[in-house]
Amino acid sequence: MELDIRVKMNDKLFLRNPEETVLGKKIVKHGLLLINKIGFEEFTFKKLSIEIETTEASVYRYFENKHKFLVYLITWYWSYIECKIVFYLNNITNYELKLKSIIKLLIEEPVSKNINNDFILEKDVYNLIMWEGSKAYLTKHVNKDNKDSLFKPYKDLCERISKVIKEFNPKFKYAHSLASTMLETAHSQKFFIQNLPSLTDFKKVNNEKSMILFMESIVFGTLK
Amino acid sequence: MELDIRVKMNDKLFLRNPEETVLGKKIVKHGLLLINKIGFEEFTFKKLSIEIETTEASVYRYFENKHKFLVYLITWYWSYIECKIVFYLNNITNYELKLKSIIKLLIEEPVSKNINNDFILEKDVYNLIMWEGSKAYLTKHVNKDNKDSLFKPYKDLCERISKVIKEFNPKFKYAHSLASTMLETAHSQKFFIQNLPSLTDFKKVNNEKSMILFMESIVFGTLK
DNA sequence: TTTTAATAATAGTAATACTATTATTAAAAA
DNA sequence: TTTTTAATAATAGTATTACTATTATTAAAA
Repeated sequence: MELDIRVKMNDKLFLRNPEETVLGKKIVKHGLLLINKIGFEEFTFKKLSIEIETTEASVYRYFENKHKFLVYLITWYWSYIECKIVFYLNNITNYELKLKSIIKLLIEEPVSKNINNDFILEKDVYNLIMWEGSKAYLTKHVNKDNKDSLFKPYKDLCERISKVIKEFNPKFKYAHSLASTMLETAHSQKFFIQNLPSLTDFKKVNNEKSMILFMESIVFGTLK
Repeated sequence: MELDIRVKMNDKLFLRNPEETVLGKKIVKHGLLLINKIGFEEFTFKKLSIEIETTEASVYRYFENKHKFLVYLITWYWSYIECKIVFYLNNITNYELKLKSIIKLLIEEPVSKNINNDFILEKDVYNLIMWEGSKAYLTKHVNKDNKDSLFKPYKDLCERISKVIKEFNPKFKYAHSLASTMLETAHSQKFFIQNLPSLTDFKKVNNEKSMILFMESIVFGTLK
């Protein structure tokens, strides 16, 4: 099944909405691919402009700097995951099942087919989150960015998960922290599996079932 | 009580051992302070050299680049924490108490007095870990760095914690993942408290008791 | 005393992260 | 239809960054 999700982006993230023009979409699409290819530190607007045969200045007309561009992509992912959670939990009434579904959605890697947008591929953003996700907020200007509501999608996602946690166990005091731990752990463990495997107990391939079991043992162990 | 811990550093991290010279120690000491002040992205060897009244080239004689310098500092912290764990767990036989002590050591912020080294201040490295810790490995050259054993201290620390986990519950299958989750969560929650508080349930000050309770509920919930 | 070696300082470079200016094209008003 | 205005694109520039190469100075060994 494919979901056609349209995400409303915070307009402080761009100077000109990239969704509105052909060049804008090209910047987002190939920018995402290029960051995944060479890493955020090595990524520059110059390199991107060469790749898509435009000028550096043209890219700068869409995004103030590469950090804003990264936050744009990361934020898109967080909003997208929240949409997915809302959609898939819609018909579930059992709270345990709700939590289990959230865990599955956080851990299961999207298949490449799952195109939900004409210019952003789900599996590419998933990969971006794994490698560059925390760089969105690990900066000295995190407070300014936060005031500009740049991290609202992440907070909303965390809030939504923590509500399900509280429904499951209303006495648990640390629902937000557990939710953010779930989010962070899903991505960091995925990264460790691929790059620093001795920090985990999972195989490089077909690890999803055991990862889900691990996350479930944490979440339900903590809450029961 | 003060611990005088000497950490043996991986010599792939530097070109010239900074511990051996006055200038080297100055670079490490003021480099740490400067990264904490302006953030790793804004930090340059040029700025550091101005601060300590030397030349950029002199700094480059000690460290290949600023990333190696960051890994040097981060690695120092990981090794230091492992030493601390070894020391404080030495006379504890009860496995539950061992785990509780580890949690305390990971969460409790060092007091500024606690100088354990003539040029690295514990509280400063603690702060560095919170803000820049994951940038040590979130790069495209993580595999090369890993082959050079740059992350060995982190892996050793994780291994040591996972051994205690296994002693506590030999049936638990995901000891390494739980250990790395504990490490990552300690720092990410600390960061969130200071900068994105809605992702947590802790107060900005005097949060250590509740943070420890949270971490204990995760660890013992998962393992019991 | 001279040679060698280590260290320090100077000066450079290509690339990065932008900004400012000028040129071109398209749309709206006269 | 022509002119004005506005939007967009391209060019050229800048200060800073992340280095490297060369030369100068000092210290140790022969």
